[in-house]
Amino acid sequence: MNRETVIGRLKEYGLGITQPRIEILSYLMENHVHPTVDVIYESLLENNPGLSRTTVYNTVQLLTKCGALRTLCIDESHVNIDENTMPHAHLLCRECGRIIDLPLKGISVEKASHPFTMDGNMIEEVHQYYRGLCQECRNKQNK
Amino acid sequence: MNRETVIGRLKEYGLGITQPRIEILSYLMENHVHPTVDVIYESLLENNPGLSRTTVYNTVQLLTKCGALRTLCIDESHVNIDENTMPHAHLLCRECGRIIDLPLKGISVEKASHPFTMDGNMIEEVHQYYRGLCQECRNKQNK
DNA sequence: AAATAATTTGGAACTATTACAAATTTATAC
DNA sequence: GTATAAATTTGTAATAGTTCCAAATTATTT
Ligand SMILES: [Mn+2]
Ligand SMILES: [Mn+2]
Ligand SMILES: [Zn+2]
Ligand SMILES: [Zn+2]
Repeated sequence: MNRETVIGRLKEYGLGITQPRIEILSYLMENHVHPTVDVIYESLLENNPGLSRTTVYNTVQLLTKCGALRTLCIDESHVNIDENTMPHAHLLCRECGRIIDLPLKGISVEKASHPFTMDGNMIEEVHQYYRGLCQECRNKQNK
Repeated sequence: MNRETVIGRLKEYGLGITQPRIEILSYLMENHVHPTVDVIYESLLENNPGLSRTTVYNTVQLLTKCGALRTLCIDESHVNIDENTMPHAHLLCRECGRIIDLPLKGISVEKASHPFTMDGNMIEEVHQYYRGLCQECRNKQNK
């Protein structure tokens, strides 16, 4: 991912420009795979010896807080990071473990993008996820 | 909750009848509050000295596996237990921390109750949750 | 009641995440 | 560009939810 693009993104959110932040955001913008913090850390470690796991945690938290990322709560053992902040649904495949993007159901993307009221409650975040078997794994099993 | 009813429920699922299981399931059938394992444990401890936290974990896992309970993944720091196995949505209020039941959106309860296919994927569990402010907390804030 | 099987217990282990103080890097002022 | 101040990173320790496991207990079968 273009270094200038990533720096621009950090500036958009009024964040300081640092090497670890560039690396982490860069990774997320290139790899759309809902990685865990540890996956990000291990992946970056090769080219960034000395990177701290804590920095990845801090940075992910920072980027989430300012709305540049979303954290997914699907697998109870850990959080997954999503760089796509447009509202959408997810499928966690019990076979391959992947988290696959799916369209939102029953609510428009526009509506889900901003707070709205529902039965007197103020809804600020919409999350939809499924568990099951992804198409690929289904095909493999039926072979 | 009637002891016989609870024992009946355990038998339905082909599970052994034991004191801890009766206590735990009983608690869940009376208190519809999406408790954490720790809340269940602490609540039961008063009248059940010697109860082990591990037993609560084991029992919740067992009951979930056989479909008598659902575990919710909304708050990333812990799991919440839901005794209501009918598919429905949830709101986690950022103010009071409660998890409130809401109707499912965009998919019927009947359809969500059994596996179905969607874009070639096999969907086995449907989860919908929101984060925001519950009605009560909104009213308090506007006072 | 004895034997067997299932369950519970409690303490240790595991693991994702957070806290924190010292070291380093980045931004600002000159 | 250098000095200074501010922000960030690092590494280690602490925290907390959950799982593991072997010994003890309880439930079931004979
Ligand atoms: Mn996604
Ligand atoms: Mn519920
Ligand atoms: Zn799969
Ligand atoms: Zn509330």
